[in-house]
Amino acid sequence: MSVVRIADVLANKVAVGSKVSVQGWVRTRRDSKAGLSFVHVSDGSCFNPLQIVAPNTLENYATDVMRLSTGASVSVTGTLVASQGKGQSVELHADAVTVLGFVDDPEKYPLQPKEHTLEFLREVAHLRPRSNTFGAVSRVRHCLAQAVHRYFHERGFFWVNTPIITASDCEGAGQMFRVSTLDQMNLPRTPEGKIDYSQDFFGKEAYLTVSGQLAVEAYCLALSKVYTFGPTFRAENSNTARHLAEFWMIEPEIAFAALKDDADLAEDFLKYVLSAALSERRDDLEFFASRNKTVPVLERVQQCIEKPFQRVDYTDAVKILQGTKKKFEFKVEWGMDLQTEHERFLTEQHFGAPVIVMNYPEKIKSFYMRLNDDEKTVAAMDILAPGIGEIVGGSQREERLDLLDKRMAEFELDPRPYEWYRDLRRFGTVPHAGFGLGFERLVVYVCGLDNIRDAIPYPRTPGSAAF
RNA sequence: UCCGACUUAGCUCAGUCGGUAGAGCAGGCGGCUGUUAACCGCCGGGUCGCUGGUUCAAGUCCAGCAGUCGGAGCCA
Repeated sequence: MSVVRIADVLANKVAVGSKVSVQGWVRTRRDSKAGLSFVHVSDGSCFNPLQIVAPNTLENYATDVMRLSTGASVSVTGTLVASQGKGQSVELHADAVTVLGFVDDPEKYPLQPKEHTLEFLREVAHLRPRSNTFGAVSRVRHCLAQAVHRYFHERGFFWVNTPIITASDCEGAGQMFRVSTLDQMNLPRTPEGKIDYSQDFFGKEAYLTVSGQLAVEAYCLALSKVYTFGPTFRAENSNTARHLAEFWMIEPEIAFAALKDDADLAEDFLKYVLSAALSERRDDLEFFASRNKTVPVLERVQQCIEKPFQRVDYTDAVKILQGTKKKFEFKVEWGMDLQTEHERFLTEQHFGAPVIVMNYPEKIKSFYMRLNDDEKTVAAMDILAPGIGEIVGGSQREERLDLLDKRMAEFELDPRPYEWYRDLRRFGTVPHAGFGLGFERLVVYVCGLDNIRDAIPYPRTPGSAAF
């Protein structure tokens, strides 16, 4: 007797007539006076459940089968047959239904065979993977993660695990979470009265990483093509549908490359992983498409794969924004950062497609971005996607030591903690570039979700670290 | 963090002009049926987010707090 995945059964990989077992959780039960019960069982391996037909001749029919409610766990052995009913091609005629775990109090089980709000499901994050939506999100998320690794591996990139704890506060991208083992009730002090971090675990201040980029650049300048894919932390008090305090970020870095190569890579990469989701998780994406009234989920992904991304210089984007009749809350001037309303106009209304905005003013971008020949802009690029805004941010890195020093001075950065980073320009520097992609934002885009908190199993946001 | 909205049964919601609460679903029981989030009948189920105030009387009006959601800022 072999235990089979429901995904394999429904994909007709298991021959009709064979005797098999399935294991999973009850979605619904319907009883027929014809002397049998229909039990829909899901094992999470695919979107659809398998219909179990349990005849009342089973010795535990009255005691167990009739007690089954949504959420109960079962192991069912039987014969796979062509379905007599409509709605499914095959079903499992049970010889034995073993209940592994009843739902103690069915009235208290939060998940009902009906639509729940996503807000409610967030409150039951430990049970929501059993819902249609979060089962689907989980499978799509996995599919995308696998596609990320596959894409890079097949193209000769090496996965580099940059540290999660960083003792340098020079990553420069926003508020960081402090990592400390000091007794918070009895902090050691320096003679000046400041907290004495020399007595802390690492002998200095330490934080959770906000980006692996600087660290992975060193590996890029040795292995040529590398990427990071791991947890990233931002302590910003931002309460939006697009931000998490803990999220996963993908950061490829390529040597002997310029900004155009970076943009080409980002576009090709996005199209690859979107294609993977479309072909491997069609069932889940069709579910998202069917329940989403405002976004044509499948068409959006399809178009993103098929159509070339629009590319526009920042300077031209500003001209487009200035030339439109649409009134913006923030006035558009060269030199300012694009506001959400501007990004949305460009990607959703003007281009109606993902757009790569390139060559931003140097003053509004990070110190490590490469200064262009005009000396006013840097070789940066953001990819804006309809519905979510910035999904990728990248740049060619400043590989010339004198210019890097100049920009660090402009940003008033202490060069001492960056000596190792400056070394990379001192010892065999090469042009290189890379980008960062927020993994959850990708999941949001593919699934057509509204809130990034539904794209990760246990979301961490300001004031919330439940489960 | 700022602006706005919301918070009523396990879930989704209604509740008019201030007079101490209803529906659907879920649950229990019964009926019916190769059923499809089945259907029909009956039953149980409430500290109306919390604290205070106004009032003879507050789910309803006012204030504070909390939580959630939407938008903004910051960003991936």
